[in-house]
Amino acid sequence: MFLSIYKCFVHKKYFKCRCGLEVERLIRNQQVVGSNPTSGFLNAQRNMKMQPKSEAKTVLQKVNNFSEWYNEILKRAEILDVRYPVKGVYVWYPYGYKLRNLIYTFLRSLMDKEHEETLFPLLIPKDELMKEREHIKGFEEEVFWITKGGSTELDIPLALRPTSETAIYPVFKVWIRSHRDLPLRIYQIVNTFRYETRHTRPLIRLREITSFKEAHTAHATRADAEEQIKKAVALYKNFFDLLAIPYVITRRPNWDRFPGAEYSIAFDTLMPDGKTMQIATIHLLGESFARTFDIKYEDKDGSLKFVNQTCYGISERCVAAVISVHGDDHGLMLPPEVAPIQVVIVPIVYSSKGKNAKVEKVCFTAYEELKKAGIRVSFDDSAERPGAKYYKWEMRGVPLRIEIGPRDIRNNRCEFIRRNDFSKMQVPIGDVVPEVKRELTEIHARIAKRAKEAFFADIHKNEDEEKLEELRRKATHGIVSLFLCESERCGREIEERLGVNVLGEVIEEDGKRIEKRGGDCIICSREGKKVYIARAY
RNA sequence: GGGGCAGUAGGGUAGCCAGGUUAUCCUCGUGGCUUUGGGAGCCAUGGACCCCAGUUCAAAUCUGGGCUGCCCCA
Repeated sequence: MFLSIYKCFVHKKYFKCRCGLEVERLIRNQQVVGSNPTSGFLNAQRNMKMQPKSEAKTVLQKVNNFSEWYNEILKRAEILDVRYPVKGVYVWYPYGYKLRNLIYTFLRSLMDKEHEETLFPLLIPKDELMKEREHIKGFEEEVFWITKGGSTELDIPLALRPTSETAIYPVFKVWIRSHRDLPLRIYQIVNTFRYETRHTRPLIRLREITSFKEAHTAHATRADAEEQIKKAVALYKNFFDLLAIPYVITRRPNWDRFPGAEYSIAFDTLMPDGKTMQIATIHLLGESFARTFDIKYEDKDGSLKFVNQTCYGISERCVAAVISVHGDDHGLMLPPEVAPIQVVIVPIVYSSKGKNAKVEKVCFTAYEELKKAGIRVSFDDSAERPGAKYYKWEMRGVPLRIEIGPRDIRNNRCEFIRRNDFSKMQVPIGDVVPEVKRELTEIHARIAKRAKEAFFADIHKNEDEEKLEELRRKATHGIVSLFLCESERCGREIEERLGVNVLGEVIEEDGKRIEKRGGDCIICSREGKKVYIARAY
């Protein structure tokens, strides 16, 4: 067969031609091209025309675009590098890790008031992990196993901790002998592993949770353990208030509690797509683990008793929450307390020599004073132009920017720009330190206020027993409260009919105790309790 | 758990259906000159077809498997 080569003016490519048939095909393709938006031709056109000058120059829409926004922010603000070639595990960039550490430093300072930090091993022998039946049932499909050392099969397979109860409690058995050893309150911040089969998401659903803060306590009596639960709730409220993350607190339904716990309490926040995300859990373990691991103490009267236990945890989802709840189209918006850089100074310099030195000197003086005052400040004297710097530091969520240029120097002042609302103000050079401190406090308050208002606008009370369809609509973007009995059947039914999750029984509303706790179950009309429902991560 | 789509320089993409040229464009990196109150310009230069098999004279392109990622539904 004779083959000749034609260049297609559309595809700019050479094609074989068999007896002229190929030419027909090309003509046909031109027609098809016009009607097919996914064709290469149109893509090529779009690529040339609509390609923004720089992807990094576009602001990023957050509303109705959360998934993409979230992934882009993690990359552009240098929080996580998602390119590590193992599913569900990621690399913290230096900037992201600084943010993570500031958040956890605060968490640590809260914990240290009444807990002692420890570190237990990553590896858990199979027989210990399997001891508590209910507990392991909740995890067994998610455990990573080490079965070999080199080429030698291990006698006892070792689990990578999915959580540390079974690593810690055998040691509690040894540590605890007398009532004088109680209460015992420890915590650790460690990585844990879960073989997630569902889609993994950076910081949200991970195979390696890198920053699991887990606390474990043992008490003489049940009342003491319940008291500890209250303290833990207060501690976590304190923590999320500092991050300006709004939350609801619920007691999880019985069928959804931590495996091995008597009951579980959880904090949930709302993500921008209207789904809730669990950001903290608190569990009353009672005596169940104590019986399994034989953790007993000798009471004052000489009798041997099982301890009562609690455990509670927070993971790097708290970082995800800070990013998601506060961020906007310009990038991160960090609460000043946890911002790796609280203030950035951008010099406005001209090449018309002479003025540069003056501007830089004033900038540097301000930088030194702020640093001395304990502010995390950065002086960006890089070669970029000022505008480029603004966008860069906005993306990274720096709460306050100070601009100093020749104009300001003439007037002996500088300019403050808030990250949260881009508002500007003039400040005398001499007042920089006190003004920065005042502004940072103010910025925190405003960020918190905005987050709280948005959050509570999406919580819908259903006191009037609306139609299910109406509830379904509300629950697709937000949290709905309604009355539900405690049976799993009714819970599952409402979940199925509305396409939601039952978060659990409402413990408090707007930070206050709720007035009306009871009502008729929306499914079976028996006595029910007020619960929150929502679509959940 | 079910379904769909994708993997081409550091990032984003075109090319793939219909195998064959020196793999396109933007961004980015490096060196240089000029710039600087909201993402600067010019010149030079650097960098890629996910992995393993198969089909073929020839594979980024076709087939199978793997790995990785994204979206939708439950």
